[in-house]
Amino acid sequence: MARQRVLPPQLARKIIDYIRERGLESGSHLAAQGLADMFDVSRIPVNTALKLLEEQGIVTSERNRGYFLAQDSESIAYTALEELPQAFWDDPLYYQLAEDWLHGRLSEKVSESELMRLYTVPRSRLLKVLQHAMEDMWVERLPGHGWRFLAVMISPQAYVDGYRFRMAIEPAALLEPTFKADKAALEKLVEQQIFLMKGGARQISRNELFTLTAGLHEVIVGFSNNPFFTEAVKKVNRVRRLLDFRSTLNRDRFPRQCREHLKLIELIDRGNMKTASAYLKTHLGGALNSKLGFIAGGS
Amino acid sequence: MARQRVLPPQLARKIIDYIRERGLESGSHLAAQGLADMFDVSRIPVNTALKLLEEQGIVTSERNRGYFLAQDSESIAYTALEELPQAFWDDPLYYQLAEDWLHGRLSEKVSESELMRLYTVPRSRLLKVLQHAMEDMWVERLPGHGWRFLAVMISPQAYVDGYRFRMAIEPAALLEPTFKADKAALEKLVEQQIFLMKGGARQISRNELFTLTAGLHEVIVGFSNNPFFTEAVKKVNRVRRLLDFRSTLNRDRFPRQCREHLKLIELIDRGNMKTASAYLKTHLGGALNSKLGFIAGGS
DNA sequence: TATTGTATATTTGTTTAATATTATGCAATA
DNA sequence: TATTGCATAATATTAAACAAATATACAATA
Repeated sequence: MARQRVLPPQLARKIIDYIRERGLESGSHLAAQGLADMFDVSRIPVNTALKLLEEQGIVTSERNRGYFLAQDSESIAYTALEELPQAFWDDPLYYQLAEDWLHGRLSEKVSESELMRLYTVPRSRLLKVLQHAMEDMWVERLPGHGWRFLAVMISPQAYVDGYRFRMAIEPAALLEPTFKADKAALEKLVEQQIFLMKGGARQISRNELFTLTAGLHEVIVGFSNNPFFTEAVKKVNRVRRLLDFRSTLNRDRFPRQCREHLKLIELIDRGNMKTASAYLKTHLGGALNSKLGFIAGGS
Repeated sequence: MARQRVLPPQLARKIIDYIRERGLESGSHLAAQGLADMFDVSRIPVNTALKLLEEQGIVTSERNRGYFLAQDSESIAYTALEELPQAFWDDPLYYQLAEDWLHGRLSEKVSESELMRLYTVPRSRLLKVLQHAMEDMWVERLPGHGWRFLAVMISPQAYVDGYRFRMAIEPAALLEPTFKADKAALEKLVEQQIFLMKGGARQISRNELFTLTAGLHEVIVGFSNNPFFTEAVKKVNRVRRLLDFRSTLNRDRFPRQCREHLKLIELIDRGNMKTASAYLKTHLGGALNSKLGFIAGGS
């Protein structure tokens, strides 16, 4: 049985990111060897990824010379990423399972076999999804046979809990003695926020949108150089992605959110950490309040 | 091939815990059905667990009547738990892998097959251990083949990072609006601390000791009713268990630590949350400082 | 009436073998 | 001299089959 190619699509996305970050121009040589080293893989999957990009017209190939960028980095459509085969962590089964559980179409306790029959998926795929859901705290293994769905992480209260948790750790991360902001990374964040503010928020998919905004917080917390903080924020964001998937997205809140993000970045850039920390806490509190007002969105 | 029995030993431990919590007396009937319902399994593994306890002389069985406690709960030796077959999460391979990596006996990047050959274990067991190590943030999957060991979580800095993280979330958990202390659980914690203070800290194994002290913090944070806080603390503690495994344990610090824990419990019991939160932060800061003074221990 | 004992059914962990994917070494090329 | 192209080797995923553990149903017992 053919097994789903998962690595090349992922690499294709990484390559596009890399091209954008470097702002490469049309005609730039994309050395397979260099990319392979950069992404900790061999040239084989890199070449497969480049072939995918060639199909999209983003790169061209020349015999014995390799691949070359076919257009300037700015002109690569933001939708290009979505044309690529989905990577695993976006397995639709994950979301379908969550939906079915929420709508009472599944009993609290289920066996793996039941789920396999219900969705007619191989065990391997189901187990990955269940594992993922377990990490996201809405499914747990029973000690013996079977799994149990938990309501807690899919309830509206989970929104609040997530924000309360972020309000505890994100501002604290800014005050860590090991905190050190990377200027280049900050600059990149500024560019992204400006892009979103200038209408980009209406162009890209909600999934990409979430990735960008959640990514901002992850990058900033990452500056703390404390992996406990970084991983904790990533975990909250995985759950938030699930919750957001279910709510309608109010893109009108974005301009204000972007302004607040830019202000935050400025404070961090100046090294004004106490102020930045307090500002971040207020920012999160405000986002929580607008969520509570049943206005969906993200921060 | 025989698969290792993992559930019955786990259940045996849970049954002993249950007996201790209820303070059951010799002769009490241990209904297999009730235990099965309580632990979300069927009677089969419960009966196997009870047979294990019978071999230890902790329970006796009567034809057609089931199992009965053979001694008062207080007289069950604390070492009884250690006689039982180890549950999986204590797989020695996990610690051996960590040791070997720390001592430079493994290269940074390894393939699963290499490790399988090196330790001559089946892939299933290896994968569980690697998965575990990945959750504990000292191993990561490479995008293609192989795994990479990370130095960061095994370095001395990880101690500090862990405490800094706990100082951010544990005091905050006490201030959550959803915080609600369970009187019975608090009372149980008090008993445990008194037991430890009165010399118990010298009787039980270091593993049990760690479980008790870490458990105290997990229970208290659990009162926040916010699963993000609870899970985050559990995660830090898993890493701490690994770090503690390598250091010598200074049991002399325990009396003071227990006094501080009792004070903290008292403040929580009184509902004096602001003071309790501040006290907890100081307590953690003090524990961090004594760690930094290369005095091993736990809090 | 709840619990145990026992037989039967179901589920899941494990292993094996097949196969797609990834890694590597070396000659050819720019 | 670094990179590509290609052949070979190593690796890891998958499915299928088997066996052990767990769940369930029902009669027997206290």
